[in-house]
Amino acid sequence: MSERTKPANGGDPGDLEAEARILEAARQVFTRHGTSGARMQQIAAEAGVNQALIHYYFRTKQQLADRVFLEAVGRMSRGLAPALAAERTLEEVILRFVEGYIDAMRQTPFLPAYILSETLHHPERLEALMQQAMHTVPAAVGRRALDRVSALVDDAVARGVMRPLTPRQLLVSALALVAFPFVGRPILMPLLDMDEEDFSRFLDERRAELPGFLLHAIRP
Amino acid sequence: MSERTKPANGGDPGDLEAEARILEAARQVFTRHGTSGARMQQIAAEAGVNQALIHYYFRTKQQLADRVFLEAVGRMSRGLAPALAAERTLEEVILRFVEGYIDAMRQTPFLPAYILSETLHHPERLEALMQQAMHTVPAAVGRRALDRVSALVDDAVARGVMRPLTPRQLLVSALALVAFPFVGRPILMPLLDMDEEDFSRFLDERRAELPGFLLHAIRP
DNA sequence: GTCTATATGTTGATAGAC
DNA sequence: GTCTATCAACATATAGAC
Repeated sequence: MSERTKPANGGDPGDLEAEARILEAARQVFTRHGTSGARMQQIAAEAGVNQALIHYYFRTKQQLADRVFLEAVGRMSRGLAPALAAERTLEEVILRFVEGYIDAMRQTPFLPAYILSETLHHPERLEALMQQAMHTVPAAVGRRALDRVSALVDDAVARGVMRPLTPRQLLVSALALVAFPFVGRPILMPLLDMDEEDFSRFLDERRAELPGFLLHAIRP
Repeated sequence: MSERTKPANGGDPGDLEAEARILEAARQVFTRHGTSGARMQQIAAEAGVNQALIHYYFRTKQQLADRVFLEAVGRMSRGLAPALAAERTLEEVILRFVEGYIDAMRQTPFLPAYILSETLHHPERLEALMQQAMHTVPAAVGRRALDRVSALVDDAVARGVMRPLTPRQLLVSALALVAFPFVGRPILMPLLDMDEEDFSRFLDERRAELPGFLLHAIRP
């Protein structure tokens, strides 16, 4: 058989294949320490393999980092896009947006801060991604999102449930309100003296309050 | 004279003393690349000195990085604290808060993202800072800020200009609305297709719209 | 105070056995 | 596919002349 040989898993914990274990470990380490702060040795250790095997599967650190970053942006986009995609009124979109994003990011609470940090340190990666991947990534985000919001705003204003606000500002505000708790999590938790459990309750609270907060903010 | 000898400035551009030039260069490089991504060589080059001189003044990279981070947190706090400190109504505090923070961060637009990134990668630094520096830093931020907001909310609710919202949520929301444009700047600019000038106009727009947005959001 | 070497330690990456 | 051993390249830090 010329099939790609499946691993004998000659090693350690977890019954995932080595490649998958490496990728998962890479997610953890890159997310916590950033691309330049991450160490191949630590990834190897957490994956239960040795450094050489990482290079066998992913060639270079840079390629592995790019892979992790790309996946992260994808997951983030998939957390944001659905609410905007569906044909709904602004009120419904807001509700979906808040609940959808918070529910999605709860799974991977460091993701937003990681993406932000990487974008700060390596802006060229995002730019490259924006050009090439206008379709790969559910990049309804971006200008298309702005168009969508503009249309929703026009409709809501016409229906008299909203005062005329700049769509761009509204988009950023909505994004800010849902994303900031995650983006700022490493600061907010110690600052507001929260542990994991407190933070989780904080998110519940927010998920419930935020739609009303936003609706009040935009009504005439 | 036993005075500390002043430098002959035997070098390069800028008429600042070497120590100050190094510190300024360090701010630039650490802010853009993060502590682990920053290279002492680059700092030396941008300061117009050689690597050895950096160690002469700041001993180790870690110490220099700590110094830059500490200053950054200080500047950030000074951008946030004034609005909360003054004795005012919630409405006035909101106005001051929005205008004060946006005006302050305009000077150093990468600062919030840098602080966030560092806090993500080195949470221990912030924790250390929180304990020891409860007074060094204008750390009215934190629990004291929360108490302040609670009092303002109680008053506003009693006056009938606000519906009862969780103070913690309001604090995070207000922070989110002003900080996110800066924190997310590396993402927002390419995403919304803005250049420096566009971003500046965006901030003007926001500075004008945000107080009203927040006041609408909290009213009964 | 500031420079030119240079020592020292990491780290990403490869070679080659199994 | 997976491992051990090792290389080559940097990056931080120090020594010592001026």
